[in-house]
Amino acid sequence: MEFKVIKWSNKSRARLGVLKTSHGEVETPAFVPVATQATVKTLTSAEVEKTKSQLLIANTFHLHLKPGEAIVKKMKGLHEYMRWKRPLMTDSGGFQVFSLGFGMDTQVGKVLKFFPGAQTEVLHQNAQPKTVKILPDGVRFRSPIDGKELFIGPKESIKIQEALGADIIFTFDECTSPLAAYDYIKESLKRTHEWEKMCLKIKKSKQALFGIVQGSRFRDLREESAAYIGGLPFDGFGIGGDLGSSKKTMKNILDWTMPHLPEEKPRHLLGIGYLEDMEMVIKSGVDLFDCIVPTHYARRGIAFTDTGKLNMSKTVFLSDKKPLDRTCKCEVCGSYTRSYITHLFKAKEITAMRLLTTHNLFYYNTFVEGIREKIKKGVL
RNA sequence: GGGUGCGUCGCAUAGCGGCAAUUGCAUGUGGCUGUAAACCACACGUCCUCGUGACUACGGGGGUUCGAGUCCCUCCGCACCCA
Repeated sequence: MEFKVIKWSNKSRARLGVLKTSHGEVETPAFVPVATQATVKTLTSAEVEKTKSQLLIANTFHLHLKPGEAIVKKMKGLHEYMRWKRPLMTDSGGFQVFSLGFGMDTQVGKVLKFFPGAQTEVLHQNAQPKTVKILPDGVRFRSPIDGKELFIGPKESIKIQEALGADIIFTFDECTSPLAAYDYIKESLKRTHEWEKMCLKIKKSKQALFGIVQGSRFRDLREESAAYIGGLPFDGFGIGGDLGSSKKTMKNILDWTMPHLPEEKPRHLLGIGYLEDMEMVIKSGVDLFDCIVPTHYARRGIAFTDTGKLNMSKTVFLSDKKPLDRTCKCEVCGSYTRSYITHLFKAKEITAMRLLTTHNLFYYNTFVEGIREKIKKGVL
């Protein structure tokens, strides 16, 4: 993998770049659709390509469980298996430490919704989630499919990711909970750093390896992590973990982190992507970011449009002749009325989800394209 | 004409003397940020000062009972069987 910055903004930390891999190039900043189980849910890879998606991220934990990396390898690797010709990344399984651990226990996501009186500093130094156990050299998981125990640490994650064969892979980290207190994060960070160093040491393939910065919402820990991870010979960097409870904290975290990361290497913000945050995130110096929102919300009936989010399962749209978005150039907006899509949702037809997934991805990618255009013109 | 069974929220269901009354669907509202997620939560008789509040409710009418959706009588409607 090779990353080249084409233009540096003089108004912000934003940059325009090209990421070259043996499976083609990615114009950055770019949105990365999530293909957890080697598929962008409801669509074929050919269909995803038509949404202007350039790069997808699949998941180590889930593909290890099903079908298993040995099968994927035998089937000539992830690209061939899912028939996606363009670049691919795999996430390490580090997010599952959180999502199947404290995330599941507390029903809280990685961005905390602030509500007055809420208990936030509840996880201290030696806290353990109910169903996963975090150990010094990895994590003992319980499979959400059949409850079977499995162990994934840095070595296991890298071996799995090498077998899967994506262009870019991530270090195994612990994505921390926004409910964790300082002492917990401090200890977790030490452990995560050890794991990441191990990933670097153990990797034999030519895949690009991205190190992940953690440190939660604490300035000193974020800076420490960024400096430490940024100083290691990774090919790029992920910014992960919990991002506090407001837009402001997210911006702060990015501002604390970026100065410590080598400028010539790509930065990937893990799991963030509300449309309203995109400009801020890119202005902070992020080149890549993945998020389940456009695809996940699509299956819940939410369409992203210039006039905001529309919940297409609402009855009002049954008598709406307009396309989802007036200016959108996607094939869904070119062919179908809101009425039809709402009808399909109410009739529980899978095509409803397919159409919204197609539109949302196209819309997101067009949105980021617009931001790239702004950087090119020097207005951002 | 005779017999049997059945009528409970928009639809479908539970209920066998303590009931504003079960469950599913539908409907409505909200949530979802490196996917545990075609999911989850809440509401769904009316009214209000929003409460272990008031009122009206299980086809209609009457009765038994401290108390009836539940038991009895009768009427209406529906279904099936026999003539």
